Amino acid sequence: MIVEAEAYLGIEDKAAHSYGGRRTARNEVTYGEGGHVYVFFVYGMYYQLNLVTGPAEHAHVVLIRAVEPIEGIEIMRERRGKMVDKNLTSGPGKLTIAFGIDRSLNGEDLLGNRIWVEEYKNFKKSEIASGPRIGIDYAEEFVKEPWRFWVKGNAFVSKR
DNA sequence: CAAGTGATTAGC
DNA sequence: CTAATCACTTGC
Repeated sequence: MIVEAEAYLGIEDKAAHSYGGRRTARNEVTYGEGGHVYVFFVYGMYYQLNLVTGPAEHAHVVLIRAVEPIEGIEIMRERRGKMVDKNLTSGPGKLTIAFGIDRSLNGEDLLGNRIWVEEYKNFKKSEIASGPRIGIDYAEEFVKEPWRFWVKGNAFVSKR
């Protein structure tokens, strides 16, 4: 269950890889149709899972920052090593390890059978909080935009 | 709290 | 070609 996410607004957002229409081999899939996966590698160690959401050429994506394990916890424990359950998926780099996500999923169709999103639970607006995004200190006037959203009080929301 | 890690990018 | 940066995590 997705419990934390951030929006990146394509070419108009200084925090986004596609700011100003920047188009590289890495971010190419974000310019495609929504409903596909964008996976990239950061800090020499971690993959990040994003969902492309907009029409083609808009490069809008949602970064999945944290999830709460519902199924497959045993496999997640194996992949994460000796780690308390609370830390299995409580961050964008952690959850890709727990899910076994790597660059082979970049560009994958969310309607296929390798990775997909299902409706699981409808939260009320009052159960969702929002605030500034994390790790984008370079984004100048966009640093404070409240485009990070999380489930209030959920134990798997990433800490900072 | 700071090192670690290497792909990716921009800049020459 | 080379140097700097980075949508983070872990163990000190």
